[in-house]
Amino acid sequence: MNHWLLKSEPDSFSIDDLAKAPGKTCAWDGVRNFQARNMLLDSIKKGDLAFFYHSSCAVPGIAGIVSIARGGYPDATAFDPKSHHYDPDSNKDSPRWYVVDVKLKVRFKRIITLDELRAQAQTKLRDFVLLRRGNRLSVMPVARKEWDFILTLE
DNA sequence: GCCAACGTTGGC
DNA sequence: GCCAACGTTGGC
Repeated sequence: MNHWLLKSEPDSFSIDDLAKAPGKTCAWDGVRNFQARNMLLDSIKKGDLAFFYHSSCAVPGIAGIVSIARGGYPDATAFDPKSHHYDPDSNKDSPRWYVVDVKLKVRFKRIITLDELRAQAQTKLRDFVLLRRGNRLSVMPVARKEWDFILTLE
């Protein structure tokens, strides 16, 4: 089992939105970056765990934990001309973009803030992808030791 | 294959 | 809203 971090802008889709979804499960759609897509398609498996990260908001940070309920399958929003995530270069015969289904597992009582994570950038989280300069990936791997350490911050 | 232009991300 | 950093596109 592997560990991941998934970014979402809470103004668009927050951990509370996931909590309200049927079965607390949603497709993680709208990823439009090839590196992130490749992880959704090839690397992230049913049963893996991921941090739900809130980005581009007042208090960026980790809001909770989701489990992967279904592995990679085509992102239907790419086929929908009315969707903000529509991509005319993707079609059902040859999908360009993929989603996984996520199910809410733990909603933290408070956000583990980016500031708190960054405070460990020289020690426990030296190699954490999220803290790398200029990082913009919306899907990224989390090492087991990083995962375990971050859980101690909650 | 190079690289300038452009668009997006995301913290501040 | 700003802007640094980065990804993607497209002309050559």
